[in-house]
Amino acid sequence: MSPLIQSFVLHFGEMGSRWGINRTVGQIYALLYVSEKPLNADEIAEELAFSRSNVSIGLKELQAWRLVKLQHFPGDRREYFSTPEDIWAIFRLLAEERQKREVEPTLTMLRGALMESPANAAERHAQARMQAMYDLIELITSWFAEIQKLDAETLQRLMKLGSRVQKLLQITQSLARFTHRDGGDKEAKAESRAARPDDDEPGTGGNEGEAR
Amino acid sequence: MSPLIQSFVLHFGEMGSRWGINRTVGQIYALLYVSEKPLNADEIAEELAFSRSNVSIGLKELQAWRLVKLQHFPGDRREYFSTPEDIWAIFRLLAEERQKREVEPTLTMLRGALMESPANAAERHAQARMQAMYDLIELITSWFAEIQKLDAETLQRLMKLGSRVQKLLQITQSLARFTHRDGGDKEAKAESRAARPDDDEPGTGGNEGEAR
DNA sequence: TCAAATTTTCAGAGTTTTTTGAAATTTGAA
DNA sequence: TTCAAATTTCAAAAAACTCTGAAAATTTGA
Repeated sequence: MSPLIQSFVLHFGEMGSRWGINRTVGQIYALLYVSEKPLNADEIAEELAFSRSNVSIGLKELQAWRLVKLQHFPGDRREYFSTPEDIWAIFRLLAEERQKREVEPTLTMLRGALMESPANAAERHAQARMQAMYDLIELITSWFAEIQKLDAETLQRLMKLGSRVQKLLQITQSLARFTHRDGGDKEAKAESRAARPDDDEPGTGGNEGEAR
Repeated sequence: MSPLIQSFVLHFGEMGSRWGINRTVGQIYALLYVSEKPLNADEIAEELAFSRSNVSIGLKELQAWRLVKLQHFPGDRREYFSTPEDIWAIFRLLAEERQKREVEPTLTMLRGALMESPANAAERHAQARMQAMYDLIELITSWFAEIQKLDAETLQRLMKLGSRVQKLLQITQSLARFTHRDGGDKEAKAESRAARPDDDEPGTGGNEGEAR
């Protein structure tokens, strides 16, 4: 393998470990990502000097993550693997899987904990903290899901806009205020409060957030 | 420890492993997060039934991530640890550290690989793929950095807006088009191209993106 | 149906990471 | 400066994870 590709592959092997993905899986994915054509398991094992069985397990894992596409060629019984060509599609896939595997279970656990009635001050405080975490995760992930719906072009434009989006928001706010006198201001206040759940006075009676 | 807090702590221990953070560190952080008051190392070791030395190592790691605050109480030599109260601040800290530890090194590796002149078709293709990845990471992280500059309230408003932001963008676009006839359209086209770098025709001569 | 090609499984060897207890070091007050 | 409290270091035990080779299972075409 050329040093160019090798350094890429090795880097993703290392990075994989930091992300709870093992080295083999990281390297296989990196190799497929830069490969010109789909590869079969033997080719991967050969290139990366891993045992055939290790590659088999790695590919299964990648399939479970929906990160590789499987295809066949006429007159060849072996399975060939490749990655999606559109890197946005890859990013989306990764985000969806992490949502399913990490975010959802966390939200479920938090919901469960928030259902309990607190037995003492410590539990009351813990629940307030959990509510803040729940709200943040909910906000970010549902926003992210919304954003995903946008077509690539709009998304691109939004990103290029960066923090200048603030100006845009100010415009709508003025517009809203103009249209129906007080509505805008009221809403802004309520949201600002939700954003920083820790300005709860401690000992006030915890778990004040909306029940879920 | 109450079952309520226990389930939270155990969950974060598990989740930690999936994120390349070890169980001890995950549990310590979770405990500090829900704790009413700062805790010292002995209290943590006691609550979580870890050895004192393990807690010491875990706390060092959390300090390296800037995720815990250290404080002292008068007349007590021990160090007490707590997490920031504002969960947005925690989120920001985490994002900054991951940027530094994972994103930056990846960008550096990619830049290095993109500097090389490709020796053959395979390398040319690999570089085109790496360029696409580089562009995506750059776009997302620089946008994220921009967004971070917004105050909590604006950010909140943006998130609540969700995909309705599209309408807002359409307004600015029409405005731009109105103000100086063709400018808006041209820009939109260029951006759309950058957004999906894989519509590069393969074999055209790779590495077409702007050199970095 | 068979048999060749291919993929998957799995026990166990190998490796890495985590955790511990004991010892060493650091710290702050007297 | 000394001393005891507090923290850190470190070698090694324990646990977790990775990887392999051999064998089993599956698939496909004749």
